[in-house]
Amino acid sequence: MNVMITKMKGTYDVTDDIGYLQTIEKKMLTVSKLFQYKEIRTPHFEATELFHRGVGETTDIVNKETYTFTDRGNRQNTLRPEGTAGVVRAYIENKLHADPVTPQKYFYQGSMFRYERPQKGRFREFRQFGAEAFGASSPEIDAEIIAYAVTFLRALKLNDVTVHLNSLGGKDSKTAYHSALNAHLKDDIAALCQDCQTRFQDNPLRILDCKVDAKHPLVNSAPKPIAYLTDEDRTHFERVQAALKAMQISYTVDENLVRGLDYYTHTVFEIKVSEALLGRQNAICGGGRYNHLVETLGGPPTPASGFAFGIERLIVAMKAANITPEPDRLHVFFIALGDQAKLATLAMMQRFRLGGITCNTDFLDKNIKGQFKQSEHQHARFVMVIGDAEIAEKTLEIKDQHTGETVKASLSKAYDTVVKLLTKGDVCEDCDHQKGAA
RNA sequence: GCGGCUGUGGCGAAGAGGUUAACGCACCGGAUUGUGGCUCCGGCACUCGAGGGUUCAAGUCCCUUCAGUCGCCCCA
Repeated sequence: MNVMITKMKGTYDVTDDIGYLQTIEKKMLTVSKLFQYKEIRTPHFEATELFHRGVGETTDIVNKETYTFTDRGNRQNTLRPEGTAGVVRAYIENKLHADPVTPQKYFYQGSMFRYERPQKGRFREFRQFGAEAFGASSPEIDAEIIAYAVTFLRALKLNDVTVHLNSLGGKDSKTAYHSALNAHLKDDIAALCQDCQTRFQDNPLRILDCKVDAKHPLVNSAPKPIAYLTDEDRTHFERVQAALKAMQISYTVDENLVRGLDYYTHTVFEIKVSEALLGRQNAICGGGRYNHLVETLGGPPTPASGFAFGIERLIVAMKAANITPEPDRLHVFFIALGDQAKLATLAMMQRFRLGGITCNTDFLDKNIKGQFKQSEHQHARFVMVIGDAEIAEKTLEIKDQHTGETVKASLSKAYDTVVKLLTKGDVCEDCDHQKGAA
């Protein structure tokens, strides 16, 4: 045998877990429709410059986690590390701001790439489900974004979640806050951990949610962004909360919540599941308002708000919460004995399949025992044996593997009989089978 | 980028220098050429993540490397 080539570090093949992904995608589509967000698909790679300008030069994501390469035409490409920058680019490039429908609401789903050390719920190629609403500065759209995210989780039956909410304010509030924070920290910054000293230079906001210094008096006594909101920004934040209350979306204000990406303004939020479910990487969704990004990337001044879910973390959380996807059901397994019977079986299966009944048979010329074993492996609800005798008598037995009962039927009535048995039972509730389909 | 733990068949897992690498589950074949699921019999790792070293002898010791996992940084 030749030497096996294995998957790249931090990637994974979806095999047994495909049901989780399909369930998530299904709920994503139905909830997005309810909230009237349209799907948008953008490229997996973009000009490197897009992420430098969009996500921020100083962020770790851009600094040390991007997959960047020069193509044969000497262009600088980067595999997208997040979804917003690309969607914003597409929004501008396709002049979607000129569309009469306002605000423009989109969701996206797909792989993102970050070069980092894999751990629980974190991969180098990972998937996100995200949404963006362009062109509305109202607090109500922030609240809708949060409601959308929460409704999606509810559809997945993931209820043990907490919405953490905070506001950073607009430009004026942020400037005022930054100087206050700087003044508070600058004399005693040496008392904090090494990371915080670095953060003080790059991104002082992050000192607020440092885990090492969380209980340090200097951090605890640090001013909070909320205290520096202008009246207008404070009103915005209050209206977000009023809207959430009106929709009965529970949340907690977390004054220390800041976000890692540079572009956020005003409302920021994270949705976390309990650490018991996910470990330390327990944020499954992050988002907020970004009022200047569209402009930064060359579009017209456009307020926007959005969120992003980490699909892998969602799956880990679902498993931990004992949420299982709908099984893929096999209705009938045909056991064919002999060449003539095989042809008859193929004919029957085609009839059944066109009628919406899932079925399968043996393709390896196994003996009857082997075929019965396959029917078990495939969890078939019904087993039918077709051999010379059945063909001669034009009758067969339909064996219900759940109950062990057998029903006799003529070959020509077998389909109707199975449909009758299925629709009175519970098997078909999740396979979309309808009587007389196709 | 940094740290802890781990790496034996499809899966779980013995083995801690000495001939042919336990065992369980799963799987395959047969007893049983038309009805399986029980039982019995048989099969299933030229090889212990990879490479190198020590030794008469290495799955077992040493080094390197790769991968997985958990955590840090950061993020979803």
